[in-house]
Amino acid sequence: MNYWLMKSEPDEFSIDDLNKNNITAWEGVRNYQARNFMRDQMKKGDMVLFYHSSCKNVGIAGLAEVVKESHPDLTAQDKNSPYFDPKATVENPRWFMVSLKFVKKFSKILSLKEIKEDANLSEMIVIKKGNRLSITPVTKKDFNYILEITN
DNA sequence: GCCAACGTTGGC
DNA sequence: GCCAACGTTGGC
Repeated sequence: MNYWLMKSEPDEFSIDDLNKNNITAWEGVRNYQARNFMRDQMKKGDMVLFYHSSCKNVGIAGLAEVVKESHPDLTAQDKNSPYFDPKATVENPRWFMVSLKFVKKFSKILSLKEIKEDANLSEMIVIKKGNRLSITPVTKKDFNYILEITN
């Protein structure tokens, strides 16, 4: 099993929205590295740290689980979608997504500040300078540690 | 809103 | 294939 961190702007889509939907297709990723993680490495049952970015309270808000592996992100072929990409076609969809299921919301957000200050989490990609990737792998050790301290 | 850091595009 | 120009991300 693999572990991941996925960013979302809560104004657009928050952990509460995920809870409401229960299952959500992760549309709109338009970055090759992030796409490749979804397309090539994400497996059913993988666990996801759900991260709130670009907001008042930045940090990990809860947990999700991959329930459907990579499939074409058809919003890329929809002219009316904000995620439209003229280079995406039926033959070559170009962009892919997975589907996530809500698992839990942390009682309190594990803030970016707390992550940065915790020596145990110093290897997390999300705190590396200049990192902008919306999907990053997380080690089992870091994942389990975060579960412990957010319990 | 600022701006550093990064990714993408496209002319050559 | 280089790289300048441009666009986006995301913390602050």
